[in-house]
Formats: sequence, structure tokens, C-alpha cells
Amino acid sequence: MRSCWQSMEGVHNTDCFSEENLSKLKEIMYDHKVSAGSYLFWEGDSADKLYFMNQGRVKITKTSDEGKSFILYMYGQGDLFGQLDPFQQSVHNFNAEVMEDSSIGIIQQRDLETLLWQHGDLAIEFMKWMGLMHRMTQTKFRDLMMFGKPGALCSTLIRLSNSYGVRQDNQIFITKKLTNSELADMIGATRESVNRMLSDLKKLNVISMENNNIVIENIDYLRNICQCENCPKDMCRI
Amino acid sequence: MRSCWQSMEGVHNTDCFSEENLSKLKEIMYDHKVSAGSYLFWEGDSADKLYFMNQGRVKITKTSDEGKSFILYMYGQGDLFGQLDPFQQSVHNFNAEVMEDSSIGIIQQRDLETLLWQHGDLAIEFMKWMGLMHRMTQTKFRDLMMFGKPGALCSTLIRLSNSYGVRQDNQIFITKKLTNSELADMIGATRESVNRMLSDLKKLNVISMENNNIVIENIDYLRNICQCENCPKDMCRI
DNA sequence: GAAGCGATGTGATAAAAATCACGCCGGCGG
DNA sequence: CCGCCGGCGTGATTTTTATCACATCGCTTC
Repeated sequence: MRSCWQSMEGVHNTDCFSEENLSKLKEIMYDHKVSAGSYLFWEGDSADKLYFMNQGRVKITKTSDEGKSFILYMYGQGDLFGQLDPFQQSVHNFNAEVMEDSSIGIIQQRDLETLLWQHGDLAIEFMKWMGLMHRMTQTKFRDLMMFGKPGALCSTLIRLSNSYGVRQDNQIFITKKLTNSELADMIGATRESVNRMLSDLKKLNVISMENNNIVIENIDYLRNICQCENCPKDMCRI
Repeated sequence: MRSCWQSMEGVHNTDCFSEENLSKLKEIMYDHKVSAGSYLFWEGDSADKLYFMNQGRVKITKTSDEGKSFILYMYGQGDLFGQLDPFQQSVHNFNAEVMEDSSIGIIQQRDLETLLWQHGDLAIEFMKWMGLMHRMTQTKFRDLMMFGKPGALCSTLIRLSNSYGVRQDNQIFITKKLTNSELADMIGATRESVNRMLSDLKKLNVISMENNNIVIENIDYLRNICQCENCPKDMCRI
């Protein structure tokens, strides 16, 4: 029962899997509890696992020599991720930092490979999923490169609304708190710049704050800034 | 016979395929000649083909409302590309513009799907390839976001050297001519900025020009600027 | 060989974004 | 209740990058 709060979730990055195949994947998972601040993997670690978020939040990051960090993705409940190359021994290029105490299902590469060999239709859905994730990366790349920092921020707010938004009337509540520094690291800007851009958006009544959560009041304004093309919601994510 | 010119090519984005499987793919291709300036597909077109470059060059681009354009990829001989989601009806987010008269093998989605169903090992190699392409996008994304425009340019020069470089002694000749505007569109900068950055690199003897081709004289300098981690060459491409 | 054209080179200036330097607020632990 | 700390807000300044405005160069074309 949803009452007046209609969640925009239910859109996950695993929507390309059938119920049946998703549960096949779940059968080969081993559940782990991991606590905020720990790391699932570090760059350089061998990439031989997939991760499924039952609960919690994880960010995929990269840190430069000077200590600046960049958040490539943020994953929440229902998301599947990992450096995704089945049948390949490769190495992580990014870090996976646990942001909140989380419950995560871990799939071993060899178990996945066995399953993919056994079930052709799962293999096909897996390819769909890989393709979807790649397109997500590509469209984010475009948004962050082409429209300046304001465009990058607006794109990120729209993506947050698809990943974590709950709609009420014409407002969208972003149900995860994010610091300005985190937002900055998601778009390759500084905390101060993000702060000023958010202030401007507040002045224009494009967004507002409700006990430290961002509320989107005018998503069309955001869409306009980053020339949003209304991509499918399972692709336009954080 | 290579004599003193040792090509760095032979590294292609299809290296994850076995000879046998690559020739299976070639069997279902239909060869087309396309001329410079034409488009293989436009954003919005349905994405139901794969393309294999026999000869020539294609760039994948996006144009903003104000007319600025961004080059996401450039593909040359031996490269396979396309919006890559088998078993999915999706739509292109980018344009594919033919840069030189080209000979391109086109694979229809349904032919690919049949082949993938028939040959499990090809499906597996196809997944490897998809994963490799995604990692290429991710690492480029990182390079272009984290190290300023000079870092983005240096990363691009390194990637060009992996895609089109020929090594002689300590020099690497980039065998494709690129205008400063093209370089600019690859890194989200302006022609003038690229021009000034290239001038600086020339003054430092990091690069030189040999009849309008870039020659890399000191790749370590470039690596340092973009904190290059010496990723596998089949991943670190344009 | 003059005109036209696309590409390069470069100064001057403007805009965008980062950096530096604080003050402030709210929660938390002693 | 006080001190501390992490996060926020905001001016002033600097750095980075884009914009504008031309000059030049090499090539093609008539």
C-alpha cells in the first residue's frame, strides 16, 4: 500500500532480469554484512565477484594523487554491480566504499560462469544488463562533460530522483541524504561550487530542503539545463 | 615484414575474440562502402546493428543545442562497435559520423542473436568484449574528469598512441591526422585551448609534429600529467 | 596567380570554477 | 554546559578555460 506517497523506485538496474533468473542469481549469492566505512574492493584487487545490494549503500570511487576523489557510481537497494567481466581475469580500476552499514549478496565469478553456461536465457539477460550499465555510463559521461558544472549538477539531481526519488504531488523527495562534498565528488567540482549552485537553485525555487534532504520542485528547469532527453529511467541513474 | 617500424597496432578492441569466433562474426557481416561525411546512425535510430571497421574511420558524437559537439569514441580498422545490447530493442544516444571513406561490415541484431544462441563460447567472448568496452569508457571518463583539460589531453594522446601509434626508437608516431578542433571535441575543450596546450608540450619537447602528424617524444611526461596507471592496451584506447 | 577556405597561432578579455579564509550552526561526548 | 568536529555559507582572490578578434599559412580552384 503506497497511499499518497508514490515511490519512483521499483526501477532498479536489475529490471532487465526476469523474476526467475534474478532468483537464480540470488541462489548463488552469499550474504555478507559490511559496515560503513569499509571497502568491498580496492583498485588493483582482482575483479572476480558480483555484488547485489540487499540493503545499504556503496560508492565506487577513484582518488587522485593529490587526494581529490571522484564518485563514479552510487549503488543502493536492489542494484547489482561489480567489475562485471565474466570469463575474464581482470583487475578493479576503482574502489568500492561502503557508505552505510549494508547487507550485500556476493556472487563468485566461477558460480556465475557455471550459471551462465547452464542457462542461455540468463546469459542473454546478463548481456542486456551489461549493455544497460554501459549506456548509463555513457550518458552520464556526456552529461558531465558537455554542460558545465551546473549541467553536471542538474543531471545528477535528475539521476538521484530516478534512483532515490519519492514523488508527492509535483515534488520529488530524494530519500538519501548527501553532503555537498559528496555531490561535488560526483560531478568533479568543489564543495563550495556545489554550495553556490544549490543556493542559486533554491533562490529560483527549483529545489528546496526538507530536513537535509533535497526536494525537487521544478524538474523541468533541471532538465532544461542539461538538455535531458528523457532517457529510460533504468538507464538514467546515479 | 615490419623492418624498423614496429607497429603498436594489432591491438584492437576485438582481441578478446578467438580467430575462430571472429570469423564466425565475419561470416554474418554484410560489407558496405560508406563515404566520408555520411552517418551510420543518428541518435534516436533504433540500435539493431553491429559494425566492424574493415577500413576507414568513424566517430561517435553528440551535439548540444548550441552546436558544440563531443566525440565519445573514434573507431578505426579492426574495431567492432555499435550500441551493443543484444536481445534488446533500444535506441542510439549518439551519432556515428564517417570520417573517411570506409568499408564496414554490418551485423544484423537477429543474426548476432542466432549466432550467440548457437555458440556458447562466442556468447562468452561477446560478454568479455562488452566488459572491455565498458571499462574503456569508465577509465576515459575518469581521465577526462579528474585531471583538468591538460590531463584530458595527455590521456587522449596516450590513447591515440595505443590506437594509432607506430613506435620508432623512443618516438611514437600517431598515424592518423587530427585537427585541433577534433582533439578539442574529444576532451570537451576549445580549439584554442588545445592549440595552446599542444604548443606548451612542443616547447617542452614532449611532442613534435611531422608533416601534421603528432609524434610523442616523451610519453612518461604525458603519463605523469594524467596519473596513468598503465592499463592494458586493449582497454586504453580512443 | 588571385580568391577562397579551412586550419593554425596568438593576444586581449571575459567567464567559469577553484582556492583560501573565515564565520556559523548543530550534534555529540565528556 | 562546553569544546570539538563535520558540514554549511559566503566573501575575496586566483587559476583555469572559454570567447573574441585577427593574422597567417597551405591548398585548391578557377
